Amino acid sequence: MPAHAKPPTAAERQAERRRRILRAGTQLACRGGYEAVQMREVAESSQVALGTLYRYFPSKVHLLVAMMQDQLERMHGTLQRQPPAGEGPAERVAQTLMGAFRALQREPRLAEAMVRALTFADRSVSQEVDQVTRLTVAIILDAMGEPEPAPAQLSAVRVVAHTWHSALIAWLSGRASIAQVRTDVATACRLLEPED
Amino acid sequence: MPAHAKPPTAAERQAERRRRILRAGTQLACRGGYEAVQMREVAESSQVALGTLYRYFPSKVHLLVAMMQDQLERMHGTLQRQPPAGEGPAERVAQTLMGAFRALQREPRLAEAMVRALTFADRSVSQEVDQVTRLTVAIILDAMGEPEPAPAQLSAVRVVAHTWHSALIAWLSGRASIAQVRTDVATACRLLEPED
DNA sequence: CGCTAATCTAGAACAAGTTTCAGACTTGAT
DNA sequence: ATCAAGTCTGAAACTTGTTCTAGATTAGCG
Repeated sequence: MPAHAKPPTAAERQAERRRRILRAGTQLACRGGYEAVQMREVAESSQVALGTLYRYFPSKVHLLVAMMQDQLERMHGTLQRQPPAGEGPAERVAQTLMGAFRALQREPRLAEAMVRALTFADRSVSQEVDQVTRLTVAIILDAMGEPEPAPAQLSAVRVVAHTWHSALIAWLSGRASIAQVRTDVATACRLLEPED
Repeated sequence: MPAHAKPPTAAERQAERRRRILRAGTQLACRGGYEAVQMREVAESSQVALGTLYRYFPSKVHLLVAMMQDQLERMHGTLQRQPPAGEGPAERVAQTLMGAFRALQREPRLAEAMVRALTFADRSVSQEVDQVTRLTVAIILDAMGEPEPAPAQLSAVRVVAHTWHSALIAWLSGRASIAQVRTDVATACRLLEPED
């Protein structure tokens, strides 16, 4: 190897490990969903000892929620570069969420793994879950184009976020059709119109 | 024992076993929530072999979802005897759901166990989860006093149900206050007003 | 350099959900 | 009454998330 390739610092190697773990988890989830993300496999596949994996992510749920954070951040970035073009806030948000839904549809097992972890998470993960909630709310507020929402609007945004998550779960479990997801998201988005 | 006490038939003994299992599961859940409902303990506490428990409920999630069905049916019965008295459908539904919320608050660990199982359930439980969804929808429709809802109304009802479940989870995980639950349920219920 | 604390590894061990098995006990049909 | 099928029991075994241990490696620092 070339001599000028400076050896990576410890922090770099740790960041690299973290990335490898997230990637391995994502690949396993893409293949077989929640149950296929087995900690031993994640460890082996990311070339890290089991104990190290648990140092980085204190539980399987933590790992999967971190994966979801990752995905949402990526999605948020993409959306900020391509803001939705729609009539009012309701339509823009509905468009955005259905776009996100289509993106998740491409890897349904991955989506299943992440969303199930998210709703299964107990108090020990509440901080990370909260972060995911905030990201979702941020995405919706961006789509609305509302920099300073009133409390009543924030409540409406939360309802939309709840609806999106629940509809996603129902679809992933085969209990709702895509049409139903679209309908319910659109229904919830009606709350975002500033009519009252 | 008195001679006239006829011996219970097989079906009766099975129904009795099922009841015992549900009761044992409920007691354990009341004490320690989801993780305290351990299948071995449930089996021992309901005087049934582990294999028998698994014959009645093929998984822990099935058991907990059945417990939720049980609770909802009871609640539905109670509500039908005491219909809510409110202005419009939105207010009546909001009242009803907040009443249900208060009922669940009395046994927060039980609620946590049941709701977490509900959202964690995978496809193998979809039939039972669907039944819970239908019960929730039925409760909401009853509160609305709407015997023949239009499709658009059904979508609004689903949004309300989603919101209620999600808000409940958020509260149980310590990520939302009761005030926030109340606000969000009320917000979602606005969709039930037949204004458009 | 040499020390100390932190990190990583390999692997065993533990916990709880789930499955399996052999045997005993019903039940229902013939 | 008897046979076949189904059910229940007790216990062991298996799986996978999680924890623990002992030793090797590394990083930061005087």
